[in-house]
Amino acid sequence: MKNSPLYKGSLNTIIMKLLEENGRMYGYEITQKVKVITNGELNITEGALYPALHKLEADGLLDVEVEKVDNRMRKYYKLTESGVKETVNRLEEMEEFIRNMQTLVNPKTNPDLQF
Amino acid sequence: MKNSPLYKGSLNTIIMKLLEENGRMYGYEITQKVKVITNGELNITEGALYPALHKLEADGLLDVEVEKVDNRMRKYYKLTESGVKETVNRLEEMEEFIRNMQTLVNPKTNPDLQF
DNA sequence: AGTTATACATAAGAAATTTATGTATATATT
DNA sequence: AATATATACATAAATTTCTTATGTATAACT
Repeated sequence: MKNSPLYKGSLNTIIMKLLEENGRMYGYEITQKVKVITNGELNITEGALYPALHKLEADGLLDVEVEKVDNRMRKYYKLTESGVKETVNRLEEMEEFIRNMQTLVNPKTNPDLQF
Repeated sequence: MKNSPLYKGSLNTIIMKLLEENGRMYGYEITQKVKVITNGELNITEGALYPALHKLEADGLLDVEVEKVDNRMRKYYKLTESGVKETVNRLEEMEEFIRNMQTLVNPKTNPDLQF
């Protein structure tokens, strides 16, 4: 049950995209959401997730609000203004990356004909 | 001119796919080919490439033949039998990864409708 | 003669992640 | 009641993967 090395480097983009889509989320929620979306193929570990969230916050891309729900702590994260802008760049980078990988692994597929 | 972190973890799959496609290639040739295919976006560094080739060879996935062309050394790599089999797995993994990332970054895109 | 291109190699450092461990509360199971 | 699983956070050590820097050597261009 180890994650594919292909996911290396994509964690920050995944976090930011989910926050853009859902407004605000807490860490555990992100891990569960990703598990569902990828049919259990990507399991974000806490050792990767929490340091990543802390760094995005330190970089001014995320804001955090601590709340207590059912007597358990939750840290809700949301994109800052500059986080929203940066998310656009990251998603463009992701789409360019996917196009390039498509061409590399399947050169017969013409990206212009995919939609 | 730094490579996007998204490419982390994809180098071995790229190498194996190119070898599957072209029969045999030498290291420098791989770097140039990738540069062209990605429109200069991915520049495989020698510090990443050569150790990767050596490891794939040590793992029995590649065979090597040394030749001298124009008085310069070239080390031609090709997939072994088990390398061919493993390439199939890596490409399936890559396609699954791309599907998952598509769903993550663009949930409105239905993968079943893309082709 | 000096720069760029071709062609290999490796060591040191950085980045991103896994693995392991820890704390704490709530719920389900035996 | 005790134990296991789920929820929810955190961090340190080790590992993987890559960048940066450096080295050797030949060929071609300026």
